[in-house]
Amino acid sequence: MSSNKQNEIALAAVKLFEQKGYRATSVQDIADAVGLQKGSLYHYITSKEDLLMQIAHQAILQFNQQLQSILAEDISAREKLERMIRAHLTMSIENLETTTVLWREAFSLGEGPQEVIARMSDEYLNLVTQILTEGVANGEFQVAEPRVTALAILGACNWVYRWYQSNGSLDASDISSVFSNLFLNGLLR
Amino acid sequence: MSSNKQNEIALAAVKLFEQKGYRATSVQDIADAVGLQKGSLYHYITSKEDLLMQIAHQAILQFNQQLQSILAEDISAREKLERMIRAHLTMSIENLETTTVLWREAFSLGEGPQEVIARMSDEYLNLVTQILTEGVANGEFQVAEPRVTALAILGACNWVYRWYQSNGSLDASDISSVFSNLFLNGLLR
Amino acid sequence: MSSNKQNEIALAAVKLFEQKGYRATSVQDIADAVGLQKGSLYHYITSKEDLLMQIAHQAILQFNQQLQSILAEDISAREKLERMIRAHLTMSIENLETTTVLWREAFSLGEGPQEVIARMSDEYLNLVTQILTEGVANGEFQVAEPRVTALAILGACNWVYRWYQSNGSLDASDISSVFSNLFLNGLLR
Amino acid sequence: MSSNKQNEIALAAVKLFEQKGYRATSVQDIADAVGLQKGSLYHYITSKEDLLMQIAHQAILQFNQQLQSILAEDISAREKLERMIRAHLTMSIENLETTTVLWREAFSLGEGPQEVIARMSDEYLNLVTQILTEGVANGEFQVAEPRVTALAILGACNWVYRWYQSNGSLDASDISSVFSNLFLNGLLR
DNA sequence: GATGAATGAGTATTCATTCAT
DNA sequence: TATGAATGAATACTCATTCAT
Repeated sequence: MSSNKQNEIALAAVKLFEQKGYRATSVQDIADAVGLQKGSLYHYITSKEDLLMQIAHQAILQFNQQLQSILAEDISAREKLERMIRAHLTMSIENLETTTVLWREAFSLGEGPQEVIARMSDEYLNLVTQILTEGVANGEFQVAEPRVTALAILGACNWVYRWYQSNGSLDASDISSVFSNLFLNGLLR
Repeated sequence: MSSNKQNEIALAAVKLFEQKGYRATSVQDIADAVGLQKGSLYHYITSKEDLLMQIAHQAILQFNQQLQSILAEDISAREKLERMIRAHLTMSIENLETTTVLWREAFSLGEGPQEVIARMSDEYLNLVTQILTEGVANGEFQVAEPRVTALAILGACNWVYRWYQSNGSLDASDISSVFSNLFLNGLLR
Repeated sequence: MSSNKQNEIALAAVKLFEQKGYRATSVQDIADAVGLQKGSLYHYITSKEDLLMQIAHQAILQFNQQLQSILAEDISAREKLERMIRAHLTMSIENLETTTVLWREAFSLGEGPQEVIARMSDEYLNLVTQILTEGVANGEFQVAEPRVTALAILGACNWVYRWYQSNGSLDASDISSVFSNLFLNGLLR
Repeated sequence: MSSNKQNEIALAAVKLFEQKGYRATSVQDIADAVGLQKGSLYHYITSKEDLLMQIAHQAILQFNQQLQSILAEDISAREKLERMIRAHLTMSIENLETTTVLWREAFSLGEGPQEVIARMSDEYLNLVTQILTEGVANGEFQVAEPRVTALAILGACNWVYRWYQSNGSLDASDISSVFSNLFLNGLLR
């Protein structure tokens, strides 16, 4: 099956896109990384852009699926939010390269593909917003602007790819606790 | 004076970099935008990369200066944080193109310049962290991990360039209030 | 085999470099000469400079190898010098374009490559000097300054690319005889 | 008078042409060297090429004039040759930069100017040849091919710009003696 | 005399993609 | 499936020269 090679290519591409950026990565670079000739690569990929799209799409899809399964659970809004934050940060950090490519490089996609990613990101935002409105509805939360609040939470979580270092002292779980505490209780004593 | 033309060029570059991205913007595009021949542009700029650097550097500098003057004020930590958030969001939104270029395109800079920007961003992070530790010291705040908490706040604020739309219902001031409330009081009722 | 095309390119380059000079020859010129697109050329060459280097290096290498095999022979110093002059002039004239490029254009190389050529030319000079000192040692020659004398002989021989015309009345062999007679016997009756 | 500035420019150009080569020297480089703006330079020069032509022309002219005055003297052919060699080498070494530009860079001139230089060089060659035929006529020399022999002598002398180093142990006078001895007496004991 | 803005043609090199073998 | 030759458009940047002020 070619799926093996295809996967190998995608992995190599993610690593290169993360390191050098999508534009600065040449098809030659990817071919070198998997030990193929540039021409041979095109047996497995449609185009360099499509390769990026596959990576980004797969990434945002996993985020969405993960969050959907959390929303389906029968737990309090507070617990949903905590799990969302933990799951989001864990996935971001465990797949740091992919996440970096998703948030940093998807802008290099053409209009069409870019919009697909944007729509899925929006969907994700809606799910987070839903947790907040749920919490408001059942009296757990006080939120004046659920959508903007969701954007604040997401911004904080998504910014992680820019500063997280695997050699740092805090792991995904630690960071999740700090974030949850901040968003649930605030800074004020 | 050449400062006029130079400014015109920088403004055109910011606009183009924001719209198409740095890599996808050609020197020709910039020349066209200011009505000069490609070659003539080089009377005013050193290189395309340097142009980006000037833009990014100027942007992060303004953020830093603004925050420094807030820190110098004789007000509570809480008030400092509120002002920081308001100033940050206001500047981000009033100069949305520049801010977008700063956070999205600086990665395209070469190692040296990129590090300069990174160092200045770090400085900004330190200032925010300082507000938090100050608040902890005088009993205003409860913060377990000031640096990570600062990164959360900054992430939320910096993510704004990705979703803010000038035709939206909320302006910088509205968003600042939402953010401040979230970070100070948390979601829990 | 690509060696064919590569050779064709080198030959075309030599001809063009000789006619117009290295700087005045564009990559486009070379591409046109071999019937390729400018971009296609880069399958075969690393850079225009590298192409020049290959040509110059190959040329000086052949000079050196030729002289080394003469020095290895068990003949008198006088005969070595005569053979050296004959071999040098013959090679210069039979490969006049290459020799011209070697002596006239190698200066356009960057520091590193230029030094490589310089070192090999020096080696050649040393070999000629060796013939002279050998002749002095066994009483054949009288030479006060072997190195400067070698430089005089080499200068005379290398200057040939500047005046030799294939339609002239003298061939390489004739010129060799004249040179040998001059250097061995001098002008004085 | 502008002749001052004009001279300053020519001197700066010679130095730069010698160091970097004519093609690699920009008009900007020359302007910088004399503390003028690029545009201002054109009050003093016609074109970059003309500047090179002036330098080369002046140089070859001096060689010719010098040799002509030697030929006019009432001395033996042998002495004429010795003086020619001494004068040629002295001028070459005392004006090493100019001489280098003459022999190395004149090829970059356009067809017309290049031919002017070539014709003057030819004239020089003729004068040297004349010394030889004179020496043959009065029984001082034995020369089968005066023109080729003259080319050998000139080649040896002109090659000097390629190897002479001012920090070497031999000065122009020393080298002249070695050359004269070689050409007059030959190597053979 | 001096400036510096403007030109416009020119340069080497890169690169994603195609396709015959 | 794999190759590698070929494309052709694109790219940032340079430079000698002109000219209005």
